[in-house]
Amino acid sequence: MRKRGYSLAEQLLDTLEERGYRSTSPRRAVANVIAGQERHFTAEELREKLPEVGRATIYRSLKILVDAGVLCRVLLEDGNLHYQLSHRGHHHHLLCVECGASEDLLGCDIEDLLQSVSAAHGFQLSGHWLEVYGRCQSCLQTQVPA
Amino acid sequence: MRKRGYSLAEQLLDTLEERGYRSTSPRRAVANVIAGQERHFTAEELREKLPEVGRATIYRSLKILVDAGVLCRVLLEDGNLHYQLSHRGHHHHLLCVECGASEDLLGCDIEDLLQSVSAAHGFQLSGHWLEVYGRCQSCLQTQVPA
DNA sequence: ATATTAATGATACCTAGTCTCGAAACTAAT
DNA sequence: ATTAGTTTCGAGACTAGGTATCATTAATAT
Ligand SMILES: [Mn+2]
Ligand SMILES: [Mn+2]
Ligand SMILES: [Zn+2]
Ligand SMILES: [Zn+2]
Repeated sequence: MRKRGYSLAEQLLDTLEERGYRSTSPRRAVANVIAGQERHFTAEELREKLPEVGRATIYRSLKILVDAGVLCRVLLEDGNLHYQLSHRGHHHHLLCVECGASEDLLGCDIEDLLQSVSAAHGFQLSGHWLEVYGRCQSCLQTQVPA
Repeated sequence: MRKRGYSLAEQLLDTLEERGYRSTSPRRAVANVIAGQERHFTAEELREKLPEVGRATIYRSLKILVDAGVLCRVLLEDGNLHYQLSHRGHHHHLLCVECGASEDLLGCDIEDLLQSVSAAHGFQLSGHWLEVYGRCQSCLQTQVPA
């Protein structure tokens, strides 16, 4: 949908360069594959699409992209770790256990609630991990047509 | 603190027998170690304390105790999976990143909030995973004495 | 062009498990 | 007590997912 000028892959590489990372051909390859990804993906899936890139490089790239905030980790209900393009900032996901769709959960008041619950226990909140599993709208519709 | 009659280890074994598992000496050994555990522990720590029990048996025992609801899994901030004695029912943990203390989070309204947030997105909630990290009361006190 | 530094990838290694399978142990029925 | 049927055991092979090492190569700065 994006015409010329500034592809998503270019954005990813720019983010790395801003952070002082060199622009190398393995990194360009990784950026291109990730930019074309519709859903969340595993390190292994990425590796299959880039057999010419070394394993260590795949994992290193994922790590720096997560650190840069452009990818986020998503823990599926089966325990498998996936990655997906991230909107900057901390957020959570609604994950469909049926079709794998993932919807971002932004600007809700979960953080506030955790803050107050922690305070009630004398805890100073420093972080949290949350994943929410369920069935998405379209899976509900196609599945319960009666 | 428990006098005679019904030790925690015995409770664990009874839970297994109720579920149709035989009472065997490896299981008794596992139950005894777990019953004496003050904090959450890893499979590996359990293994170190039970060098005579086979590795597969350790993992099998942990799995059935989790399934039975008497142990719960706790994901530490560093990604390591620990186990700890569970009060029955779904609940979450406040985990101190300083001293490792873990406090159960029961009867709060997180579930309700998740329910309504999911509904707002057209999701049918089926489950979630939540861990909360911070500093506990006593760590806060000893650390900021000024 | 040269020097400096960062990045790569082959490979070895590691952690946290799971799988297999013959042997041992438990339980129930005689 | 013996037997038969079933469960459980544990040694060891195997796996997934990831990290450490390190000699070689590539990117950038001068
Ligand atoms: Mn996201
Ligand atoms: Mn708990
Ligand atoms: Zn769906
Ligand atoms: Zn603490």
